[in-house]
Amino acid sequence: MKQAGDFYLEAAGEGEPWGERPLGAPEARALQEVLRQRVRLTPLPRRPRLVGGADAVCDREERLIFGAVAVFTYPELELVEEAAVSGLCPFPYRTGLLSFREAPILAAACRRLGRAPDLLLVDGQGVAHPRGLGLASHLGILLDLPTLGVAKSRLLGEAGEPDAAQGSQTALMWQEQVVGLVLRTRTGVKPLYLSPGHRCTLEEAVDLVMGCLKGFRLPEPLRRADRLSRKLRAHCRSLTG
DNA sequence: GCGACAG
DNA sequence: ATCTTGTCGC
Repeated sequence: MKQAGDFYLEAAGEGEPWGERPLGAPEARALQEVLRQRVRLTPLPRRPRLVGGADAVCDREERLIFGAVAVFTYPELELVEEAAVSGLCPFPYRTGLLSFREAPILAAACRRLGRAPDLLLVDGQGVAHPRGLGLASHLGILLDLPTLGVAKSRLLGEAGEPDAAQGSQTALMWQEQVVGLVLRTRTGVKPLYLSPGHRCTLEEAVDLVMGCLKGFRLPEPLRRADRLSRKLRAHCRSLTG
């Protein structure tokens, strides 16, 4: 059994969940339209005991990508385990197509976990996406895991500015629908953009994210995953040059 | 054509 | 996302 703090190097550039052939942007968008049919915004069966966070970073040349996941107990917020993997970057960044770049490496990292979390926070949008399939939703479908999108900025939609106080929130509207919410996780800092990914609802999102805070703007599972992915990138840099 | 645009 | 200097606040 791996211990918290360990991380792993592993080639994860092959076997993207959408197939062997490299996808073009039009094909990727078409695939999103198909996969969106599988998104289910149902409540969590119970209060989660394990909450994970998933984040990915690329190297400067956009050749490699590093994905990490960190799992904490909830609501105690004690680190249970974490995993990180590296791979070839499978897709360029394109607005609305982020999941084709990051979902494979994040899925690979999650599969290294000894136990799946009850909820996974993902650094990106859930259904607040042009085709209803942001990174959190796509990853949730791939892993069949409850996911919540926790983005640091807005992709689409309109929302009022939440009050400066911690916990203030406003609805994120798009096409006459509430697709997410804007949440002030710390007094006076830029708010986060939450939207359900898969097998979870917007209503439970606020309490869960607020319950994962430890005095910073980002919830702990995401902070930890961010740190770990960067740590793996630095490690791989030191091996190469 | 113009502006917007997760990471 | 990355690059990048100093700067402000705890």
